[in-house]
Amino acid sequence: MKVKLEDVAKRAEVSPTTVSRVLNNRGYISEQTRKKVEKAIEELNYYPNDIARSLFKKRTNFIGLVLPTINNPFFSELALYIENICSDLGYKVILCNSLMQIDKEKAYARMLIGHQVDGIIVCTYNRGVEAYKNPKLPIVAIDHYLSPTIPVVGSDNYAGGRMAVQHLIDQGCRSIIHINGPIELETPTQMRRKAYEDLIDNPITYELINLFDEEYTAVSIRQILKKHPETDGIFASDDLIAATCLKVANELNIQVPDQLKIVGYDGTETVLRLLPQLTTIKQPIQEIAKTSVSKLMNLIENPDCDEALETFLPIELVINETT
Amino acid sequence: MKVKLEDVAKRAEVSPTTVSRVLNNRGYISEQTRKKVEKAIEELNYYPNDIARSLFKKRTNFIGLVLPTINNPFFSELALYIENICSDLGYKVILCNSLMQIDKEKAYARMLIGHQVDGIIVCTYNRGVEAYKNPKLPIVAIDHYLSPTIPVVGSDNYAGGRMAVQHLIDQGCRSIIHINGPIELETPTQMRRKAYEDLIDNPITYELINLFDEEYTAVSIRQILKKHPETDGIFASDDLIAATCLKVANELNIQVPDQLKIVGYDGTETVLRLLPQLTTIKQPIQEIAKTSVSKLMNLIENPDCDEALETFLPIELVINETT
DNA sequence: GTGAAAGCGCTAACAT
DNA sequence: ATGTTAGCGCTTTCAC
Repeated sequence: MKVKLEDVAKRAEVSPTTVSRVLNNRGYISEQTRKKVEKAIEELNYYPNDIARSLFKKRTNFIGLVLPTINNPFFSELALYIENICSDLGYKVILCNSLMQIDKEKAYARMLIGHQVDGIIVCTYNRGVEAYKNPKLPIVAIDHYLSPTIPVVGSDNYAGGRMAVQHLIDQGCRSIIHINGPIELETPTQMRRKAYEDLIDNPITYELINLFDEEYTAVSIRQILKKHPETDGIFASDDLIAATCLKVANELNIQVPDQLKIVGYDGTETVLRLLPQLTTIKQPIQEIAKTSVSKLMNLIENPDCDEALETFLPIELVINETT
Repeated sequence: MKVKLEDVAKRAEVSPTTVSRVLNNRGYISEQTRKKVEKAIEELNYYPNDIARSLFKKRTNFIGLVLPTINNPFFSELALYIENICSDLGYKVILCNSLMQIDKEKAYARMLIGHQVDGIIVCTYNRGVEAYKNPKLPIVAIDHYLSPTIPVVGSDNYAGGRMAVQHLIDQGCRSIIHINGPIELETPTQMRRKAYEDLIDNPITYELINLFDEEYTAVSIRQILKKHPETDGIFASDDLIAATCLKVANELNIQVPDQLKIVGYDGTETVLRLLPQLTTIKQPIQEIAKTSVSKLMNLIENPDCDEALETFLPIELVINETT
């Protein structure tokens, strides 16, 4: 059997309450009693049971982190920062990879609620998860709209889009195309597309239905480049798409940046390390993490506080050899 | 207040026991009663409280996943698979980024034990975390030795190292150097180094003290290449190091693969997508995840079962343009 | 086939 | 400054 508070109490010859007091630094305890209790804890190698504590306190110090897949440089960098900040604040993070499947996401939502998480940070694109509609549950979304009352945090997608496209124009591109994810997703990242379309006279935007399948992405880009041989600039809505553009251009013997210039979006550490040639719009991932967590904590501490519904953080153009 | 089992019972006009029976499909319930209860659950939008359940059952269905940083293609791919498999088995994953700091890791261990996790998968390099010594707690390690009794899962590092070096030799390299992490880490990945040293007459092995600092890595590699201008082959112990080698070679106008050939290790999806030129040893990450989880589940179900202490899964050479 | 009652390990009134 | 007691929400013997 695991050693429990009662065992510590017996060994220290005090009541369970006293042990609890020592554990939580609450109320008055004489120095002597505290010593005795600490000694017993040490000797018995006692670890307080957080499950019992949570049951009583109705607070678990758990938060759920729901994302499409952690195996993606943007989400893994985000997750690192989020987890780190939470850990410093005494919160634990439950990782959920929805794989863009609505059923999985619903199951995760049920699980998180059942486990009494104190809040959820959601970075997925699935709408229609009823559980998120529960107004009692603190939720913050990153880069997409879940419901009218859930705060959204992200980068300034419109400014980022403009910056990317303007840079291509400044570099002399005349035929710029844009490659993005599914247009029906209700995410502020659609503003990247909007910026492109606002800046270009005859916009040519392509949608990749499945953002996480590289082979499909490569095939699509090959077709696009063959259909539009005049293309001399691509604004890709994320760095992975940009990387595939670069790869396909290499295969087709299109010289980058001489014949074709490419700008991506995200600017994660991983991408900048593996593909240092890539020009991209760098998101303030650490700031996004900080802001999301602090909003969530606010919502948890103060359920009916008014958090700003949308927060867009500044981006930065990182110029490298693909432009 | 949250709706609880008792509320459901009242509404369905049955006892709490009966509701519990319906919830858990245990014992005999008449079809009619079940219907009533299910209706009440539906109407009240009831979610069973897993915390209370766990307290009673002494099983939380939580596992801890401790890694240096999720913001790394190898660990994020591993984490994706591990989380997915666990989720299918009804287990939830608590993410812990130790950042290679022993204090953080100790704090995580305490936290995980306090939270009554059913088991832990550890992929970090820190020894001396006392909490892991608790023989009652099921633990599986990936790619390093934690204690004599904790099973280790990884790729066949020796075979992988041989394959990488032999490939360089076959491609005509005469001056092959090896770049690896700190030599004092007690991990089976040291076998990559051993394979290199077994195959090469005058081995030149460099240690990078901090594997997660790119700037330091780049500076070190620059020095190494300047000191050994005759180098025509590099076996890097992971793909991120290999990527930095490639970058530095580009800066120094060393032609890859003509003047210098590079082989990495890991072969993650992310690296192969962002840096498709890289020749590398591909680890069976999904198999590593499956094996680790299944060993852990075994240990959980059957605390004194004899799991094989070391499992090394087969690797594969992926030849691309850097060799 | 269903219910009453005890208890999982902890905390917080309330008493002393 | 310390102890007694009830109860967090659930499950499970043990009755009926």
